[in-house]
Amino acid sequence: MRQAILKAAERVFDARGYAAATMEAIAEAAGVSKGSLYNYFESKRDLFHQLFLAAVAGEGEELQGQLKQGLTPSEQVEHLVNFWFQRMGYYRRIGRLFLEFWATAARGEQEGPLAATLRETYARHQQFVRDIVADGVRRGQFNPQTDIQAAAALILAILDGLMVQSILNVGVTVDEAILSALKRTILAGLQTPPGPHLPRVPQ
Amino acid sequence: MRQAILKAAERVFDARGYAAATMEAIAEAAGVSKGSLYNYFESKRDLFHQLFLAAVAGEGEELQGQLKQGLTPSEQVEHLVNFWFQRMGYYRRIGRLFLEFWATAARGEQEGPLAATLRETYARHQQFVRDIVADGVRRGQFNPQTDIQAAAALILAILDGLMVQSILNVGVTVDEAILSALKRTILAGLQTPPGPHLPRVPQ
Amino acid sequence: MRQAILKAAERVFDARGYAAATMEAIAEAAGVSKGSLYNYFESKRDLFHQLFLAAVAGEGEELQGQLKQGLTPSEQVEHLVNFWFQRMGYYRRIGRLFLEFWATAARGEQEGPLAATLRETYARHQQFVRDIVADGVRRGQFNPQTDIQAAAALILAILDGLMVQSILNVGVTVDEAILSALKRTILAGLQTPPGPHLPRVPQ
Amino acid sequence: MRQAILKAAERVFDARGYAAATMEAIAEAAGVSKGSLYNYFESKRDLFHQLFLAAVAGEGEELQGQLKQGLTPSEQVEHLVNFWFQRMGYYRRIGRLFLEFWATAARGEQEGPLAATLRETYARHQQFVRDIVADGVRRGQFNPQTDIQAAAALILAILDGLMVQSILNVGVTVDEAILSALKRTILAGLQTPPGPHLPRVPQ
DNA sequence: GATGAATGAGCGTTCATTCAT
DNA sequence: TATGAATGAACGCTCATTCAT
Repeated sequence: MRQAILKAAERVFDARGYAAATMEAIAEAAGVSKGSLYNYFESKRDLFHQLFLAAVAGEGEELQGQLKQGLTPSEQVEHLVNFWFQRMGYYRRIGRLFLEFWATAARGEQEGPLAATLRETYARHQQFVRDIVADGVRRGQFNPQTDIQAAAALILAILDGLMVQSILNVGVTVDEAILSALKRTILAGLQTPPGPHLPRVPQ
Repeated sequence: MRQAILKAAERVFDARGYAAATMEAIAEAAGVSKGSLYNYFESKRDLFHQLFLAAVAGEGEELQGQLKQGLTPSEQVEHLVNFWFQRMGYYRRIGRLFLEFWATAARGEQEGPLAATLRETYARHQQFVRDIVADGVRRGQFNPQTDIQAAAALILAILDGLMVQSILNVGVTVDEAILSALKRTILAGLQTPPGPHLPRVPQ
Repeated sequence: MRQAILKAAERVFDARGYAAATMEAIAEAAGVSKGSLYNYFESKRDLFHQLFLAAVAGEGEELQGQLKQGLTPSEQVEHLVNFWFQRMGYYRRIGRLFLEFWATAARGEQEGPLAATLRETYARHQQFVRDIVADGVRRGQFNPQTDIQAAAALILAILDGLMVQSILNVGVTVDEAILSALKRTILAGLQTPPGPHLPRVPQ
Repeated sequence: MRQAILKAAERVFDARGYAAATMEAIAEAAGVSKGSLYNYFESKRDLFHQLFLAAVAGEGEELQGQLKQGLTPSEQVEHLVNFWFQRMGYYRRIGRLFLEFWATAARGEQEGPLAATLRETYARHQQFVRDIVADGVRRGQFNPQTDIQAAAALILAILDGLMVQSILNVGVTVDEAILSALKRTILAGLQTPPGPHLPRVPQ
């Protein structure tokens, strides 16, 4: 029943937004009584939080599993992007919800566990990408002067940005063309020497 | 007085979020009565919408003004990034509000004019970046096989992603190091031939 | 098990008050399930009622037993007071509950059996005191013109009033000093001729 | 309007008790909307508290005014009793409410301002009675060995007890007979030497 | 235009009670 | 008999909006 409620909550929250979603609507969507909601979740906010937790649960393991398989760093980057792309379909479904979650969490510590969960999730993602970049640098495949922290932040920023565009449905479809440009851009960034970053192309 | 209300609304909305912000709090912050709000804005939602409109108004002109000054495409990209960086301070202040706005707007057509405003704004940004990229390609500075649409989307995605990271305060500070990596990455992506995008670095 | 529930209910009702006490808290305190409560008591109200019944049960017999032992009326009054004093410790524990019970019962007939139980209990107390006073008058120890009904009401009023003060914790500790003044006052009232009730003390 | 709400609240609270009284019922009884209640009172509890405050307001002054008029201590006691008797009619109306208030307040400090208000009110009453008794002792009209604190507590206990009986409607009507016995008893208690408190009446 | 008292629909949450197991 | 998940009616409270002044 907990699962049924989570499913229903995902639909209702996503369709209406956190504030506009009512516990009654969620209960109705789940086919249970309003009171039953509180047998499984402490409050509306808790339900929202659990929803996020369920969504990111396993994501880390899934990521780890996919990548640590004797790939070269460049291939790992490619896999990372592919993985993200593949999740995009799912994120498109609940992405608005995440956006709202973020906006809520960004409200600061006063929001309690939500903000913490967000930061933990983000930190895990960052660590993951940092590992890939550091590996590439160590193995001499990426530019040795790469600022690992900055590079990881940038890569995540690109991926997040694309997800946001996709979610917001602002006219951008994340297709193969973009994916390809994305991979090339990331790798170019990692492999290009930081030197004079405007290499003159013969005009 | 309209201005005073908008200023106050910006503060209150940002501090509490759309749903938690009350018309009373806004009225109090603006130093007017609750009833007066309705002499200038039709509803809470309208006030929110006008706020967004005011925030993005002039942004386009500002952007245009800064860039069309005989710069090379590469320099234009640099300027674009600098401009974004510079706005980041402002966005950090009202960014959460934008995030919430987006989440709301993403709810679709039912939200009425907000979604339309968001899409228009985004389209303008995209057009602007496309122009720069197209110019670079035309002038032979960027790779001639560049998918202009994809490249523009990617660049905006990076910028948006960084803004989101900055807003969410997830541990990333957008500093000179990131800025530098950002410029190099974008330009590298625009200048690297799409060919075999995994040039072997001698190991 | 019924006993365990009553014990637990006494604690919970007293600690939180009737309305704030929940069946769940009582069940937990009793170490049984919520549903089991309803195997022994029809409803929350019934449980409350049975609790009161159990508290006053035997009180009458106890009182009777203590007093009918060839004491003089004055001694009987003393014993009555002592008995009350001695019960005060117990009443302090569940007194708030009684107060609430009274307030509820005083709501009138709509409350059903509670009001009846209260009145019966009170009538028994009154009868008991009346017997003592009547005995004292008959035996010539108390003023022959004593209004027995009024005297009994007065004595009970004093005892109840002290209990209320004690329960309410208004800064009065019912100690030996008060007890002594209490006995003297009651007896003085019973023994003083009703005549000019302002005997001039030489000034 | 505040007054209308207080009036209505007095009726509804008294008729149903604190917990069973609903804000909706109070609003309806006052002929206003539910929301309006909250323009004048912060919460249901606050409304209840203000009701008590309004009831005891002026009581102290009224008492003072009535008594400090060159009366002898005995006459002052008589006046005190008469004053109480006279208020009884009013108390009978809202007495159940007071009882409930007390029961609630007795729940302790957690109840916040209610408990404090009760204690303050009680302390004022006690001080008032103590003054009368002390005055009587000083002027030699009452027994010089009187324990003033105990005597005052006792007098208040009697008055409170009678009020409770009256409120609870337990079959006692506080009439002239009781009033007379009451005055005689109190004065007898104050004037009788504490010595052997069982003076033998010739049998 | 400016006010703010009044409104009332609506929400999150509680909890006594039921009943299938 | 014992359980505890499920129920659903009911409540306190909020707040966007209105409108008489």
